Amino acid sequence: MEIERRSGCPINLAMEVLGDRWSLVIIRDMMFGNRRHFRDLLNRSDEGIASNILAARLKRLVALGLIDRQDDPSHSQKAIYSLTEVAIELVPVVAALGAWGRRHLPVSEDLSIRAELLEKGGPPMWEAFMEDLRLIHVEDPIRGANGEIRSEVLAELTAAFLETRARMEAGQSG
Amino acid sequence: MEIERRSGCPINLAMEVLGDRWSLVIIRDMMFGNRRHFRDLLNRSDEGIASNILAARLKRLVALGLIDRQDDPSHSQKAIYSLTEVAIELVPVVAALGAWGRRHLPVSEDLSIRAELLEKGGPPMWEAFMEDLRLIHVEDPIRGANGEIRSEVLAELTAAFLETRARMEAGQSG
DNA sequence: TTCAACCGATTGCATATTGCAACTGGTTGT
DNA sequence: ACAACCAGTTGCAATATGCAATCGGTTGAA
Repeated sequence: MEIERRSGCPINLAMEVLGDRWSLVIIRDMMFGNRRHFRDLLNRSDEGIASNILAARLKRLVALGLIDRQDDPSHSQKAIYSLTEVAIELVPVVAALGAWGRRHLPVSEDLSIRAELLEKGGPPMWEAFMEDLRLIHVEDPIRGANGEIRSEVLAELTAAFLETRARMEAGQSG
Repeated sequence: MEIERRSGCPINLAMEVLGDRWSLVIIRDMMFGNRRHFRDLLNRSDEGIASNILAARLKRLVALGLIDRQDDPSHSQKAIYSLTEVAIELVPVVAALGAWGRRHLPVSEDLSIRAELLEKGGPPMWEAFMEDLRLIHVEDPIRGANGEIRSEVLAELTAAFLETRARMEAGQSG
């Protein structure tokens, strides 16, 4: 797949690759939720992506080199999707965009706690996160997809998210 | 104008606001090229935006609070578009996205020199740039639109861009 | 006073993308 | 045998985009 290349400006080219409503949302789910299968991305999507759009986006992101697709050896019909180095290096972009969104858009507390931690952690945390993502997605995608590779950063982010959500639910009912 | 709010996730909400092929490109032109009039954005666009799309995007960005529109006192038909604080705080996002694009996409040298300098300058340079943008867009948008307010950062970025382009043209013909 | 250049858009029309719901052919575990 | 699950695909309506021509008005110079 080729992009249109309306100009050689990096911002323009980035928007030609990521400038739609879904691509970065899918990458976010793979990155922070470790969603690695089609059905996982489809059914556990907070935003309710449609299956045809998910299929089209995955195909496009594979063609553009942001995502790899391989067969899952545990099930002849399953495919494992993994972030490539190109997509892993979007971590600083996602961190900056999350910080901006958290400040200026109507976010919910549970879904924005990870953005808050990522902003506070700064570049050292981003680097550590990217290093973990390389282990989980590039070096051993199969064990990574199975949740068998431990990431300190991911564990911290996920724990904070679950705690916040639990606290919100407790507050709502009590 | 309201966004759809498919979820309260900051990344999702950011993509609902900026997730199209043109919005961030327009903001980039206002930010780095100080393009403040409709015709200016239309005719000096490297990517060749269509007039109806530009009109629709400007209207939408005004409604979302990323851009202000005011009459130009020097010409009864002219309008001045200015970045608001919300859009000015996209500078770190643009810097991160530019750095990523420069590394992984087929950029041209002249159009990516500013992304390179912005990456090297890091957060201190971004803060200085944002401070200048506040003077040019928020505090005195009319003199700002006329190029009467000096920005050290913008001058440095623009000089580097022009030098690179001049060098490329010289190399091409000689 | 005429007139060309310029002002921010709008219109009409063809094509491309998106969203929704139902469905496909096949695999797996019970 | 069979229900649940697998990665998608199909048909169709609604929306968004792209292109070219055009709008009514303003400005500055001859």
